[in-house]
Amino acid sequence: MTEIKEQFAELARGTDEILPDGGLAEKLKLGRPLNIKVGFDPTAPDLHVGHTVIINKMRQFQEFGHNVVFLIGDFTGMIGDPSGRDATRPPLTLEQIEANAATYKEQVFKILDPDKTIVDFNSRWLNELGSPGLIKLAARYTVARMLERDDFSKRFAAGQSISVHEFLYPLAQAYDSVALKTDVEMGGTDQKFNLLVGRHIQNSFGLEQQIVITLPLLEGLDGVQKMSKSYGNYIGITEPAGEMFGKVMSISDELMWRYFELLSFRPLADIAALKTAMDEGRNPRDIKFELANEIVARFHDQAAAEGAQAEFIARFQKGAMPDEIEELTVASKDGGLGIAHLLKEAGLVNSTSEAFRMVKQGAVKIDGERVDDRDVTVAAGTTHIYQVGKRKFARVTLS
RNA sequence: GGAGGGGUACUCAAGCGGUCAACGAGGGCAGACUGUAAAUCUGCUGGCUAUGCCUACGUAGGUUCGAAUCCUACCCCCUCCA
Repeated sequence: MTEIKEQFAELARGTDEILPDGGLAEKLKLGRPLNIKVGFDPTAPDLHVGHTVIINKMRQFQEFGHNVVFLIGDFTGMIGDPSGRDATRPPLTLEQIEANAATYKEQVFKILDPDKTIVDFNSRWLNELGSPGLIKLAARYTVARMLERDDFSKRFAAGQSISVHEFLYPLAQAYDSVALKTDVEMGGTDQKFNLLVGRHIQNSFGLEQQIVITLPLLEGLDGVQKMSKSYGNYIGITEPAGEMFGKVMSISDELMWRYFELLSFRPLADIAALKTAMDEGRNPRDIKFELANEIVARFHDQAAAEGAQAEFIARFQKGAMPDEIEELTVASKDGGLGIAHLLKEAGLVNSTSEAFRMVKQGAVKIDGERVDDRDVTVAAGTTHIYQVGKRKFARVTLS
Protein backbone atom coordinates (compact mmCIF):
# COMPACT_ATOMS: atom_id res chain seq x y z
CA MET A 1 0.00 0.00 0.00
CA THR A 2 2.72 2.42 0.89
CA GLU A 3 4.39 1.43 -2.32
CA ILE A 4 1.45 2.72 -4.29
CA LYS A 5 1.54 5.98 -2.41
CA GLU A 6 5.19 6.41 -3.24
CA GLN A 7 4.60 5.54 -6.86
CA PHE A 8 1.83 8.05 -7.04
CA ALA A 9 3.91 10.82 -5.50
CA GLU A 10 6.73 10.24 -7.95
CA LEU A 11 4.42 10.02 -10.93
CA ALA A 12 2.52 13.15 -10.00
CA ARG A 13 5.70 15.18 -9.76
CA GLY A 14 5.97 17.86 -12.39
CA THR A 15 2.63 17.08 -13.99
CA ASP A 16 0.17 19.77 -14.93
CA GLU A 17 -3.04 17.83 -14.43
CA ILE A 18 -4.11 14.27 -13.77
CA LEU A 19 -7.68 13.56 -14.78
CA PRO A 20 -9.98 12.45 -13.37
CA ASP A 21 -9.05 13.38 -9.88
CA GLY A 22 -7.87 10.35 -8.00
CA GLY A 23 -8.13 8.14 -11.05
CA LEU A 24 -4.47 7.35 -11.25
CA ALA A 25 -4.33 6.07 -7.71
CA GLU A 26 -7.30 3.81 -8.50
CA LYS A 27 -5.52 2.37 -11.51
CA LEU A 28 -2.34 1.80 -9.58
CA LYS A 29 -4.31 -0.13 -6.99
CA LEU A 30 -5.26 -2.66 -9.66
CA GLY A 31 -1.81 -4.02 -9.08
CA ARG A 32 -1.18 -4.95 -12.72
CA PRO A 33 1.16 -3.29 -15.19
CA LEU A 34 -0.68 -0.42 -16.83
CA ASN A 35 -0.65 0.39 -20.53
CA ILE A 36 0.84 3.80 -20.97
CA LYS A 37 0.54 5.54 -24.31
CA VAL A 38 2.21 8.62 -25.64
CA GLY A 39 1.83 9.66 -29.26
CA PHE A 40 4.55 11.32 -31.29
CA ASP A 41 4.37 13.15 -34.54
CA PRO A 42 6.52 11.36 -37.11
CA THR A 43 7.51 14.57 -38.86
CA ALA A 44 9.94 15.90 -36.26
CA PRO A 45 12.46 13.25 -35.26
CA ASP A 46 14.89 15.84 -33.94
CA LEU A 47 14.13 15.84 -30.28
CA HIS A 48 15.04 18.62 -27.90
CA VAL A 49 15.07 18.58 -24.14
CA GLY A 50 11.55 20.03 -24.09
CA HIS A 51 10.32 16.74 -25.47
CA THR A 52 12.13 14.88 -22.77
CA VAL A 53 9.86 16.20 -20.05
CA ILE A 54 7.29 13.66 -21.13
CA ILE A 55 9.87 11.01 -21.96
CA ASN A 56 11.24 11.30 -18.45
CA LYS A 57 7.77 10.65 -17.17
CA MET A 58 7.47 7.60 -19.44
CA ARG A 59 10.69 6.34 -17.98
CA GLN A 60 9.28 6.66 -14.49
CA PHE A 61 6.34 4.50 -15.42
CA GLN A 62 8.75 2.01 -16.87
CA GLU A 63 10.74 1.92 -13.70
CA PHE A 64 7.59 1.03 -11.83
CA GLY A 65 7.04 -1.90 -14.17
CA HIS A 66 4.35 -0.54 -16.47
CA ASN A 67 4.10 -1.06 -20.22
CA VAL A 68 5.07 2.00 -22.12
CA VAL A 69 4.03 2.38 -25.74
CA PHE A 70 5.89 4.89 -27.83
CA LEU A 71 3.28 5.47 -30.49
CA ILE A 72 4.29 6.99 -33.77
CA GLY A 73 1.42 8.78 -35.43
CA ASP A 74 2.31 7.75 -38.92
CA PHE A 75 -1.33 7.62 -40.00
CA THR A 76 -1.78 11.33 -39.41
CA GLY A 77 1.65 11.88 -40.87
CA MET A 78 0.61 10.27 -44.09
CA ILE A 79 -2.39 12.52 -44.40
CA GLY A 80 -0.67 15.74 -43.41
CA ASP A 81 -0.97 17.81 -40.30
CA PRO A 82 -4.38 19.43 -39.86
CA SER A 83 -3.83 22.61 -37.88
CA GLY A 84 -0.79 23.35 -40.06
CA ARG A 85 -0.44 27.04 -39.63
CA ASP A 86 2.33 26.95 -42.16
CA ALA A 87 1.99 25.63 -45.66
CA THR A 88 0.46 22.19 -45.93
CA ARG A 89 3.03 19.64 -45.10
CA PRO A 90 3.67 17.09 -47.77
CA PRO A 91 2.58 13.60 -46.77
CA LEU A 92 5.45 11.39 -45.73
CA THR A 93 6.39 8.25 -47.55
CA LEU A 94 6.70 4.91 -45.84
CA GLU A 95 10.47 5.07 -46.12
CA GLN A 96 10.63 8.48 -44.52
CA ILE A 97 8.45 7.36 -41.67
CA GLU A 98 10.60 4.32 -41.06
CA ALA A 99 13.73 6.44 -41.15
CA ASN A 100 12.17 8.89 -38.71
CA ALA A 101 11.16 6.06 -36.42
CA ALA A 102 14.72 4.79 -36.36
CA THR A 103 15.97 8.25 -35.47
CA TYR A 104 13.40 8.47 -32.72
CA LYS A 105 14.51 5.23 -31.18
CA GLU A 106 18.13 6.22 -31.24
CA GLN A 107 17.34 9.43 -29.36
CA VAL A 108 14.63 8.25 -27.04
CA PHE A 109 16.54 5.24 -25.80
CA LYS A 110 18.99 7.55 -24.13
CA ILE A 111 16.26 7.86 -21.55
CA LEU A 112 13.90 4.94 -22.01
CA ASP A 113 14.79 1.31 -21.56
CA PRO A 114 14.79 -0.23 -25.04
CA ASP A 115 13.84 -3.64 -23.73
CA LYS A 116 10.79 -2.32 -21.99
CA THR A 117 9.56 0.06 -24.66
CA ILE A 118 7.00 -0.92 -27.25
CA VAL A 119 7.26 1.13 -30.40
CA ASP A 120 4.07 1.04 -32.43
CA PHE A 121 2.48 2.78 -35.40
CA ASN A 122 -1.12 3.87 -35.47
CA SER A 123 -1.50 3.18 -39.16
CA ARG A 124 -1.60 -0.46 -38.11
CA TRP A 125 -5.21 -0.16 -37.00
CA LEU A 126 -6.29 3.12 -38.51
CA ASN A 127 -5.62 1.87 -42.02
CA GLU A 128 -7.78 -1.15 -41.28
CA LEU A 129 -10.64 1.04 -40.22
CA GLY A 130 -11.62 2.17 -43.73
CA SER A 131 -14.25 4.78 -44.56
CA PRO A 132 -17.19 2.89 -43.04
CA GLY A 133 -15.23 2.42 -39.84
CA LEU A 134 -14.19 6.01 -39.79
CA ILE A 135 -17.76 7.22 -40.22
CA LYS A 136 -18.93 4.89 -37.48
CA LEU A 137 -16.19 6.21 -35.27
CA ALA A 138 -17.27 9.78 -36.03
CA ALA A 139 -20.82 8.84 -35.02
CA ARG A 140 -19.60 8.31 -31.48
CA TYR A 141 -18.92 11.99 -30.89
CA THR A 142 -21.03 15.09 -31.36
CA VAL A 143 -20.30 18.42 -32.95
CA ALA A 144 -21.38 20.20 -29.80
CA ARG A 145 -18.76 18.30 -27.83
CA MET A 146 -16.15 18.99 -30.45
CA LEU A 147 -16.87 22.66 -30.10
CA GLU A 148 -16.11 22.45 -26.41
CA ARG A 149 -12.54 22.56 -27.44
CA ASP A 150 -11.30 26.06 -26.79
CA ASP A 151 -9.42 26.29 -29.98
CA PHE A 152 -12.44 25.25 -32.05
CA SER A 153 -15.01 27.34 -30.21
CA LYS A 154 -12.90 30.46 -30.49
CA ARG A 155 -12.32 30.00 -34.16
CA PHE A 156 -15.97 29.17 -34.71
CA ALA A 157 -17.12 32.23 -32.78
CA ALA A 158 -14.69 34.40 -34.68
CA GLY A 159 -16.02 33.10 -37.95
CA GLN A 160 -12.75 31.48 -38.87
CA SER A 161 -12.63 28.32 -40.86
CA ILE A 162 -12.55 24.88 -39.30
CA SER A 163 -12.06 22.07 -41.76
CA VAL A 164 -14.11 18.95 -41.21
CA HIS A 165 -11.05 16.77 -41.09
CA GLU A 166 -9.79 18.66 -38.08
CA PHE A 167 -12.57 16.94 -36.15
CA LEU A 168 -11.24 13.61 -37.27
CA TYR A 169 -7.83 13.85 -35.66
CA PRO A 170 -8.94 13.77 -32.04
CA LEU A 171 -11.13 10.82 -32.97
CA ALA A 172 -8.31 8.97 -34.65
CA GLN A 173 -6.11 9.59 -31.64
CA ALA A 174 -8.89 8.41 -29.37
CA TYR A 175 -9.21 5.26 -31.39
CA ASP A 176 -5.56 4.56 -30.73
CA SER A 177 -6.49 4.27 -27.07
CA VAL A 178 -9.22 1.81 -27.97
CA ALA A 179 -6.87 -0.30 -30.06
CA LEU A 180 -4.19 -0.33 -27.38
CA LYS A 181 -6.52 -0.60 -24.39
CA THR A 182 -4.69 2.33 -22.94
CA ASP A 183 -4.82 2.90 -19.20
CA VAL A 184 -2.93 6.14 -19.12
CA GLU A 185 -2.32 8.60 -21.93
CA MET A 186 0.04 11.52 -21.53
CA GLY A 187 0.56 14.64 -23.57
CA GLY A 188 1.36 18.32 -23.38
CA THR A 189 -1.20 20.67 -21.88
CA ASP A 190 -2.22 21.58 -25.41
CA GLN A 191 -3.28 17.97 -25.88
CA LYS A 192 -5.80 17.95 -23.05
CA PHE A 193 -8.86 17.97 -25.25
CA ASN A 194 -7.63 15.17 -27.49
CA LEU A 195 -6.72 13.08 -24.50
CA LEU A 196 -10.15 13.54 -23.00
CA VAL A 197 -11.86 12.53 -26.23
CA GLY A 198 -9.98 9.27 -25.80
CA ARG A 199 -11.84 8.64 -22.56
CA HIS A 200 -15.19 9.23 -24.16
CA ILE A 201 -14.52 6.99 -27.15
CA GLN A 202 -13.13 4.21 -25.00
CA ASN A 203 -16.28 4.37 -22.92
CA SER A 204 -18.49 4.15 -25.98
CA PHE A 205 -16.64 0.98 -26.95
CA GLY A 206 -17.37 -0.42 -23.52
CA LEU A 207 -13.77 -0.16 -22.41
CA GLU A 208 -12.30 1.12 -19.21
CA GLN A 209 -11.49 4.80 -19.50
CA GLN A 210 -7.93 5.97 -19.59
CA ILE A 211 -6.36 8.35 -17.15
CA VAL A 212 -5.19 11.58 -18.70
CA ILE A 213 -1.96 13.20 -17.62
CA THR A 214 -0.91 16.52 -19.02
CA LEU A 215 2.60 17.83 -18.70
CA PRO A 216 3.66 21.44 -18.96
CA LEU A 217 5.44 22.68 -22.05
CA LEU A 218 9.00 23.61 -21.29
CA GLU A 219 10.00 27.19 -21.96
CA GLY A 220 12.86 27.66 -24.39
CA LEU A 221 16.21 29.28 -23.72
CA ASP A 222 14.61 32.72 -23.95
CA GLY A 223 12.36 31.80 -21.05
CA VAL A 224 9.30 33.15 -22.79
CA GLN A 225 8.21 31.02 -25.67
CA LYS A 226 7.89 27.28 -25.54
CA MET A 227 10.96 25.41 -26.58
CA SER A 228 10.76 24.70 -30.25
CA LYS A 229 13.01 24.26 -33.19
CA SER A 230 11.27 26.94 -35.17
CA TYR A 231 11.95 29.50 -32.46
CA GLY A 232 15.58 28.46 -32.32
CA ASN A 233 15.47 28.43 -28.54
CA TYR A 234 16.10 24.76 -27.96
CA ILE A 235 18.69 22.32 -26.74
CA GLY A 236 18.79 19.35 -29.08
CA ILE A 237 19.48 16.06 -27.38
CA THR A 238 22.01 15.03 -30.00
CA GLU A 239 24.03 18.20 -29.72
CA PRO A 240 27.71 18.05 -28.77
CA ALA A 241 28.43 18.18 -25.05
CA GLY A 242 30.04 21.61 -25.20
CA GLU A 243 27.10 23.15 -27.03
CA MET A 244 24.65 21.63 -24.64
CA PHE A 245 26.54 22.75 -21.60
CA GLY A 246 26.84 26.30 -22.94
CA LYS A 247 23.18 26.50 -23.76
CA VAL A 248 22.18 25.49 -20.28
CA MET A 249 24.56 28.10 -18.88
CA SER A 250 22.97 30.74 -21.07
CA ILE A 251 19.54 30.47 -19.50
CA SER A 252 18.60 33.11 -16.98
CA ASP A 253 19.02 32.39 -13.30
CA GLU A 254 15.28 32.47 -12.93
CA LEU A 255 14.61 29.96 -15.68
CA MET A 256 17.15 27.62 -14.16
CA TRP A 257 14.65 26.58 -11.50
CA ARG A 258 12.06 25.69 -14.03
CA TYR A 259 14.58 23.46 -15.77
CA PHE A 260 15.48 21.85 -12.48
CA GLU A 261 11.86 21.10 -11.87
CA LEU A 262 11.14 19.59 -15.25
CA LEU A 263 14.43 18.16 -16.45
CA SER A 264 16.36 17.12 -13.40
CA PHE A 265 15.95 13.68 -11.90
CA ARG A 266 17.02 15.03 -8.56
CA PRO A 267 14.53 14.81 -5.70
CA LEU A 268 12.50 17.92 -5.03
CA ALA A 269 14.09 18.21 -1.60
CA ASP A 270 17.51 18.57 -3.22
CA ILE A 271 16.29 21.33 -5.43
CA ALA A 272 14.75 23.16 -2.53
CA ALA A 273 18.08 22.92 -0.74
CA LEU A 274 19.86 24.47 -3.70
CA LYS A 275 17.42 27.35 -3.68
CA THR A 276 18.07 27.97 -0.05
CA ALA A 277 21.80 27.88 -0.68
CA MET A 278 21.46 30.53 -3.37
CA ASP A 279 19.40 32.75 -1.12
CA GLU A 280 22.17 32.42 1.41
CA GLY A 281 24.71 33.67 -1.04
CA ARG A 282 25.85 30.75 -3.14
CA ASN A 283 26.71 31.78 -6.67
CA PRO A 284 23.83 30.86 -9.00
CA ARG A 285 26.40 30.10 -11.65
CA ASP A 286 27.65 27.16 -9.64
CA ILE A 287 24.16 25.83 -9.20
CA LYS A 288 23.62 26.17 -12.92
CA PHE A 289 26.81 24.18 -13.39
CA GLU A 290 25.17 21.30 -11.57
CA LEU A 291 22.15 21.45 -13.82
CA ALA A 292 24.24 21.61 -16.98
CA ASN A 293 26.31 18.74 -15.69
CA GLU A 294 23.35 16.50 -15.10
CA ILE A 295 21.83 17.20 -18.48
CA VAL A 296 25.02 16.71 -20.46
CA ALA A 297 25.79 13.52 -18.56
CA ARG A 298 22.39 12.14 -19.45
CA PHE A 299 22.80 12.55 -23.18
CA HIS A 300 26.53 11.95 -23.32
CA ASP A 301 28.32 10.71 -20.21
CA GLN A 302 29.85 11.97 -17.00
CA ALA A 303 33.29 12.47 -18.50
CA ALA A 304 31.88 14.57 -21.31
CA ALA A 305 30.00 16.67 -18.82
CA GLU A 306 33.09 17.34 -16.77
CA GLY A 307 35.09 18.13 -19.88
CA ALA A 308 32.46 20.56 -21.05
CA GLN A 309 32.49 22.31 -17.71
CA ALA A 310 36.27 22.56 -17.63
CA GLU A 311 36.26 24.04 -21.09
CA PHE A 312 33.51 26.45 -20.19
CA ILE A 313 35.44 27.72 -17.20
CA ALA A 314 38.66 28.05 -19.17
CA ARG A 315 37.04 29.86 -21.99
CA PHE A 316 34.64 32.22 -20.36
CA GLN A 317 36.06 32.79 -16.95
CA LYS A 318 39.68 32.90 -17.99
CA GLY A 319 39.28 33.89 -21.60
CA ALA A 320 41.41 31.05 -22.93
CA MET A 321 41.19 29.71 -26.43
CA PRO A 322 39.23 26.52 -26.94
CA ASP A 323 41.23 23.28 -27.16
CA GLU A 324 40.03 22.41 -30.56
CA ILE A 325 40.08 25.07 -33.20
CA GLU A 326 38.97 24.46 -36.70
CA GLU A 327 41.89 24.58 -39.12
CA LEU A 328 41.49 25.76 -42.63
CA THR A 329 43.29 27.22 -45.56
CA VAL A 330 42.21 30.25 -47.48
CA ALA A 331 43.56 31.32 -50.85
CA SER A 332 45.24 34.69 -50.98
CA LYS A 333 45.14 37.21 -53.77
CA ASP A 334 48.14 39.26 -54.90
CA GLY A 335 50.26 38.02 -52.04
CA GLY A 336 47.80 38.79 -49.27
CA LEU A 337 44.18 39.26 -48.29
CA GLY A 338 42.19 41.96 -46.56
CA ILE A 339 40.96 40.99 -43.11
CA ALA A 340 37.32 41.33 -44.09
CA HIS A 341 37.64 38.91 -46.96
CA LEU A 342 39.70 36.53 -44.94
CA LEU A 343 37.07 36.33 -42.20
CA LYS A 344 34.36 35.84 -44.75
CA GLU A 345 36.25 33.08 -46.55
CA ALA A 346 36.94 31.40 -43.23
CA GLY A 347 33.23 31.43 -42.47
CA LEU A 348 33.62 33.51 -39.34
CA VAL A 349 31.29 36.16 -40.70
CA ASN A 350 28.59 36.05 -43.33
CA SER A 351 29.65 39.02 -45.42
CA THR A 352 32.40 41.54 -45.78
CA SER A 353 29.99 44.16 -44.53
CA GLU A 354 29.53 42.18 -41.36
CA ALA A 355 33.30 41.81 -41.05
CA PHE A 356 33.75 45.57 -41.18
CA ARG A 357 31.11 45.99 -38.54
CA MET A 358 32.79 43.46 -36.28
CA VAL A 359 36.12 45.24 -36.61
CA LYS A 360 34.46 48.53 -35.79
CA GLN A 361 33.00 47.01 -32.65
CA GLY A 362 36.33 45.61 -31.54
CA ALA A 363 35.23 42.02 -31.87
CA VAL A 364 38.00 40.82 -34.16
CA LYS A 365 41.27 39.43 -32.87
CA ILE A 366 44.31 37.92 -34.56
CA ASP A 367 46.28 35.69 -32.20
CA GLY A 368 44.55 37.45 -29.34
CA GLU A 369 45.42 40.95 -30.56
CA ARG A 370 42.50 43.21 -31.27
CA VAL A 371 42.23 44.50 -34.82
CA ASP A 372 41.34 48.20 -35.04
CA ASP A 373 41.98 48.88 -38.69
CA ARG A 374 39.39 47.49 -41.03
CA ASP A 375 41.81 47.70 -43.93
CA VAL A 376 44.64 45.54 -42.58
CA THR A 377 45.94 43.01 -45.00
CA VAL A 378 47.33 39.64 -44.00
CA ALA A 379 50.37 38.38 -45.90
CA ALA A 380 50.24 35.10 -47.77
CA GLY A 381 52.01 32.10 -46.26
CA THR A 382 51.11 32.93 -42.67
CA THR A 383 49.03 31.04 -40.13
CA HIS A 384 47.14 32.79 -37.36
CA ILE A 385 44.25 32.22 -35.05
CA TYR A 386 41.39 34.49 -35.92
CA GLN A 387 38.61 35.23 -33.51
CA VAL A 388 35.31 37.00 -33.94
CA GLY A 389 33.46 37.68 -30.73
CA LYS A 390 33.84 35.30 -27.84
CA ARG A 391 32.75 32.17 -29.53
CA LYS A 392 34.03 31.97 -33.06
CA PHE A 393 37.55 30.81 -33.71
CA ALA A 394 39.52 29.46 -36.66
CA ARG A 395 43.17 28.75 -37.34
CA VAL A 396 43.64 29.98 -40.85
CA THR A 397 46.56 29.45 -43.16
CA LEU A 398 46.73 31.90 -45.99
CA SER A 399 48.11 30.16 -49.04
C1' G B 1 -20.73 36.20 -57.07
C1' G B 2 -20.78 41.22 -54.39
C1' A B 3 -18.57 44.88 -50.66
C1' G B 4 -14.53 46.33 -47.84
C1' G B 5 -9.40 45.76 -45.56
C1' G B 6 -4.43 44.36 -46.29
C1' G B 7 0.57 42.52 -48.43
C1' U B 8 7.15 46.87 -45.81
C1' A B 9 13.73 43.97 -43.65
C1' C B 10 14.40 37.61 -39.22
C1' U B 11 9.32 38.75 -36.69
C1' C B 12 5.74 42.42 -35.32
C1' A B 13 4.97 47.22 -36.98
C1' A B 14 5.48 52.76 -38.68
C1' G B 15 6.01 55.55 -43.09
C1' C B 16 1.83 57.46 -47.48
C1' G B 17 6.21 62.08 -53.39
C1' G B 18 12.26 63.88 -51.94
C1' U B 19 16.49 64.47 -45.83
C1' C B 20 14.22 56.25 -46.61
C1' A B 21 18.82 50.94 -46.58
C1' A B 22 13.54 52.82 -44.51
C1' C B 23 10.80 55.18 -37.17
C1' G B 24 9.79 51.89 -33.09
C1' A B 25 9.58 47.08 -30.54
C1' G B 26 11.17 42.06 -30.27
C1' G B 27 14.93 38.82 -31.79
C1' G B 28 20.04 38.31 -33.15
C1' C B 29 25.17 39.93 -32.89
C1' A B 30 29.11 42.84 -30.56
C1' G B 31 31.40 45.82 -26.57
C1' A B 32 31.57 47.11 -21.30
C1' C B 33 30.66 45.30 -16.65
C1' U B 34 29.89 40.97 -13.67
C1' G B 35 28.79 36.17 -10.36
C1' U B 36 27.99 32.71 -16.17
C1' A B 37 27.02 32.81 -22.80
C1' A B 38 22.38 35.39 -15.96
C1' A B 39 21.02 40.56 -15.02
C1' U B 40 22.27 45.62 -16.46
C1' C B 41 24.22 49.43 -19.80
C1' U B 42 25.94 50.87 -24.83
C1' G B 43 26.46 50.06 -30.01
C1' C B 44 25.42 47.35 -34.48
C1' U B 45 21.79 44.69 -37.34
C1' G B 46 21.00 44.40 -46.94
C1' G B 47 25.26 43.52 -50.18
C1' C B 48 29.81 45.00 -52.66
C1' U B 49 35.67 45.36 -56.32
C1' A B 50 33.64 50.43 -49.90
C1' U B 51 33.76 57.32 -47.72
C1' G B 52 31.19 55.62 -53.45
C1' C B 53 28.10 51.96 -55.92
C1' C B 54 24.30 48.14 -56.30
C1' U B 55 19.87 45.57 -54.73
C1' A B 56 15.46 46.07 -51.66
C1' C B 57 8.99 48.00 -49.33
C1' G B 58 3.62 41.33 -53.10
C1' U B 59 4.43 41.03 -59.06
C1' A B 60 4.61 43.72 -63.77
C1' G B 61 4.20 48.22 -66.00
C1' G B 62 3.26 53.72 -65.90
C1' U B 63 3.34 59.11 -64.12
C1' U B 64 7.47 62.20 -62.20
C1' C B 65 13.71 65.54 -62.18
C1' G B 66 12.65 62.02 -58.13
C1' A B 67 8.10 56.72 -55.64
C1' A B 68 7.79 52.21 -50.23
C1' U B 69 4.63 56.48 -50.95
C1' C B 70 0.52 58.52 -56.93
C1' C B 71 -1.89 55.60 -61.35
C1' U B 72 -3.02 50.79 -64.07
C1' A B 73 -3.19 45.55 -64.37
C1' C B 74 -2.27 41.06 -62.02
C1' C B 75 -1.24 37.57 -57.81
C1' C B 76 -2.01 36.35 -52.71
C1' C B 77 -4.26 36.85 -47.66
C1' C B 78 -8.29 38.40 -44.34
C1' U B 79 -13.33 40.15 -42.92
C1' C B 80 -18.51 40.94 -44.08
C1' C B 81 -22.76 39.81 -47.37
C1' A B 82 -24.74 35.88 -50.80
